[in-house]
Amino acid sequence: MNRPQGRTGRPRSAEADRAILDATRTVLVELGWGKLTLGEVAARAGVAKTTLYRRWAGKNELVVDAVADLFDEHLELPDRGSLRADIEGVVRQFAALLDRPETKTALMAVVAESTRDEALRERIRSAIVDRQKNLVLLGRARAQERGELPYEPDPVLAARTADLIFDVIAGAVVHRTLVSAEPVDGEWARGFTALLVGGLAAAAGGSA
Amino acid sequence: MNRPQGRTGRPRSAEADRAILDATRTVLVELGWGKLTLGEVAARAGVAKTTLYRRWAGKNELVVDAVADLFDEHLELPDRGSLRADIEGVVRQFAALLDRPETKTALMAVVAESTRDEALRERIRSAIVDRQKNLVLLGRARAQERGELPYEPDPVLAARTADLIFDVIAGAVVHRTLVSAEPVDGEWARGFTALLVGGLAAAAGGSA
DNA sequence: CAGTTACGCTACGGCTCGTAGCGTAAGAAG
DNA sequence: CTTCTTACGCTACGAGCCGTAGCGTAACTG
Repeated sequence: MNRPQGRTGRPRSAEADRAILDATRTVLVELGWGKLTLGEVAARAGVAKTTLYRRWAGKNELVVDAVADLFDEHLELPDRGSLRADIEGVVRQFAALLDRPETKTALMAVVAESTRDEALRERIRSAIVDRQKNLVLLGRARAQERGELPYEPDPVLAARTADLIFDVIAGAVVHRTLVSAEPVDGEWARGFTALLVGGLAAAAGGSA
Repeated sequence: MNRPQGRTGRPRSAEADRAILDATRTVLVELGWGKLTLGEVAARAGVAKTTLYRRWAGKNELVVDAVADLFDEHLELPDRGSLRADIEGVVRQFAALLDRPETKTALMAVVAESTRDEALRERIRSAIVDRQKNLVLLGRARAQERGELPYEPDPVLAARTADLIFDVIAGAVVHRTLVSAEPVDGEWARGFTALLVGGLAAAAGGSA
């Protein structure tokens, strides 16, 4: 979508895009969400403030894109051999991401704003949330191939369960990190994973 | 603490306190966190802006107190007869609280700010989080009396488990409501509770 | 009564916002 | 190369909010 066919005129500078998003992350680290201003970001990026407004509607959208880059780079799900190991791995990975000052200060802020902005919520979903959810789907598919989890024939029920697991994992890690403000160390990750895997096993055994 | 013994001079108006906190909640509903200004709150409360600044350091502290009142009024844990019913009850109750526009727009915002403000985090903890966590402790104590959960002799381990359960419950509900933006209906509450109770049972059985 | 503290009101400098206007720069089409 | 179109940098602006200071008045205490 960077190449609208009939596009004429001077193209947008991709370098400016990078500089702006980099500057946004830097300012997030140094000043935090609350004191981040578009003027400051523009100055750091070596770009005119108007250029910034031509590409993003405001602070929210800019920060979502800046943070989404981090999720792109640092979320993956290598096969660790078992459901338990896969869950524990993604928990640690997500926790490490949330531990960065850029994401810690920004993620909750844009989510809060999104409760009153449908377009922003959709942007967050497609840029961040859906990528996380895909890890859950991938993890489940692997567990099913290994025989650790049963196949769910009903697609609606399967989707509901995946959503539930996603909310539990992401929610617990976020709450632990941002609200309780305690570290997700190895002990917590193991305990949480044990709880979740135990619940999944109970559900699989109980309903079968 | 409203009656410092040697206190002299004109006392602070309790009515003004109420009016300000009420106005804060009203503005949160109508304008949301982002557009809430202290000037607007003062005007609605029929109070001078300076009066507001004499009592609260800023927007964050004010909103925490305004929201904390709601938690005080709407969080309780009647004995529903079983661990499962108690958990499902608290999940529904917390979800209903998060579904209010005042809390939905404000809670995540102040949590986001608290990542860079230790005093604010402490205020949130004592005014909101600890009250929630007490419900977890109460629910566990009841379940132990009923024989549904084993007594944990090690107090450190017991505290860790309670923290874990708290983060899982609160985190999942928050994530479901604010990030996934899906309702916590009866079906979700049942599914989540089943997952959690199953995990607890597995942990109790596995370690015993 | 005097002493002390809270209140309402006004006013202010400072900062950020988001936009408009203008001249210039960079590709695309002829 | 010329013309067209769009992006860019820069400046300037009104608007809004912030947080504080100053002052006179109100309320309660000893």
